[in-house]
Amino acid sequence: MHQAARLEKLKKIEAMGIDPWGHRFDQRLFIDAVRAKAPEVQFKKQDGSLVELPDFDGPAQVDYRAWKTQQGEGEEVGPLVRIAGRILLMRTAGKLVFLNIRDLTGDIQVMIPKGYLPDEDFELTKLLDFGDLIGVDGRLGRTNTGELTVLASKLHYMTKTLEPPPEKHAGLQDPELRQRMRYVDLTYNPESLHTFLNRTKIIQSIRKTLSKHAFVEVEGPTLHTIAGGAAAKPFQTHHNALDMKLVLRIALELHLKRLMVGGIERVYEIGRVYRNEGISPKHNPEFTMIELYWAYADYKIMMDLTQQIIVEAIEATGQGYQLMWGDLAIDFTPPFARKTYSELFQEHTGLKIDDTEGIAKLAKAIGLDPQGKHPDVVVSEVFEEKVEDALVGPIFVTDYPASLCPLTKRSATNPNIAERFELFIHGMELANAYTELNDPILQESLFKTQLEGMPEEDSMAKMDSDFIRALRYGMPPAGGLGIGIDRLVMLLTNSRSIRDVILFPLLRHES
RNA sequence: GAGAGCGUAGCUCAGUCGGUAGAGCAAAGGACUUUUAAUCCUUGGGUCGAGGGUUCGAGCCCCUCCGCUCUCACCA
Repeated sequence: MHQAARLEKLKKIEAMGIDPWGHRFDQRLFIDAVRAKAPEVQFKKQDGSLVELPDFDGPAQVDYRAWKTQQGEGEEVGPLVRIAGRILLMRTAGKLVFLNIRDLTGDIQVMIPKGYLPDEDFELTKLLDFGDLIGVDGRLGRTNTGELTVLASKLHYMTKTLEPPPEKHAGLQDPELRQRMRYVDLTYNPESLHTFLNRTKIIQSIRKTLSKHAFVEVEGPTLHTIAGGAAAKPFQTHHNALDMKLVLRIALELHLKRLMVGGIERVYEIGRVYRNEGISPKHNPEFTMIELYWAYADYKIMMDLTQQIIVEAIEATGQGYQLMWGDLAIDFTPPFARKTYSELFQEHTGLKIDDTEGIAKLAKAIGLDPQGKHPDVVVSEVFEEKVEDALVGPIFVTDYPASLCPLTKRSATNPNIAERFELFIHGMELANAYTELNDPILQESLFKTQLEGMPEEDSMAKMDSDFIRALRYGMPPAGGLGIGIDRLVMLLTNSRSIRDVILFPLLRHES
């Protein structure tokens, strides 16, 4: 079938004494660097004088053939270049072959005229397939239509492809195939490559922002004995030699705080966390978080920092502050709005946050069951239902009910309020930050006190006695922040699914 | 977990009322020395997701299952 024809060509290439799997290829230029040499392509008149070519990228249509005729006798000259890449398109016009080659940085046309290069190389063009990797030596020039083109003087076979590429206009469309065969997606859907390159730029930008504030990047353990720092079901595993039950981490928090005790006063980790829960357009079982801790700061400084991280990340992608996310608009122009939890609660429900009876009534009315639950849990459920989805953002929601936040310092002026914010954009929680609780005695008692109406696995209050011991050695007062990197990338790359920003999202076994 | 939609050639997709399985791209053969999604001529290519049922006859109708997508639920 389709593979058989390619195998046949592979054998013919080998029979010509050419290695179809290529070799080291020195002095090769990226295609964008070759394109940058375009001004070096000039017209050399018979008297030896050089004339600049007309502006093909300008607004005016240029008839290059007519232009050359006007110049009289002479020839086009251009630099010698060496490129390598994948064959995207191929057009043969008898003794003239055109290829379009793509590498990481872009596309360029190659022209292969019979007689301009060794006959053996021209014969080789008959054995080329879409998708093959090829190296080309040639002179940079322009075709009659003015298109920048490498005139091949030598071909180098780099790699035969044994599978055909997807449809050449539409690319690979099937979302499952795009994720399962990301290698094909990246090659043939340029916007997919663009998204993942932007993901890298965003993460690099975050590191740059934090280094300006003297942060130290570390790597914590991913194998934990206690899944602390968040409320989520962990993946379970086992260490054979130690015969020890282990879980994959669900958060970065507790080890970073230990490092704060250890004197790394501004510390962060960008790392993978694992949660054994549902899969959705906003949830993948493994995803990337950044958590950072800043000694002698508080959650208000974290708000400023969050805003700076996001604004600089947007700039790193070369975009403005007005972004589209699907058909939703987001205005990232700083400063982002800041409102307290109770303000927003009252705004969207018409009820004061301490109106326990009224809130219970409302909870029942919208199908929630307040029976036997701590009033703050009911408030939280109503907030999620009535407020979160209505938040367009970006907006910092600040000052959460203290009982919901066992790792957070209480407000000095109101012990029922925790110094915490979350950043929301179109109902999606993007960042979460606290003034960190550093009182080991209070921390221990909060771990011990389970909130009523909440099963243990839903609570982040899991006893971690080594963590308590660390706090007893003294963690400085600090602000801490967590950002879901994948969700940030979604928002900044106009991706509606988390699977569009994770290179290899979890998929079922292929049947 | 619930609901809706989808699954047809390597890829992208049509397929009317239940009546011989279609197109474009890709592949194979041929023509062409300035093409641009090149063009032109010719040829090959199908377990219509799987299984069962209704029917003289099923890609199409019914049932079960599998997979994907979306919405909801779950999910700091």
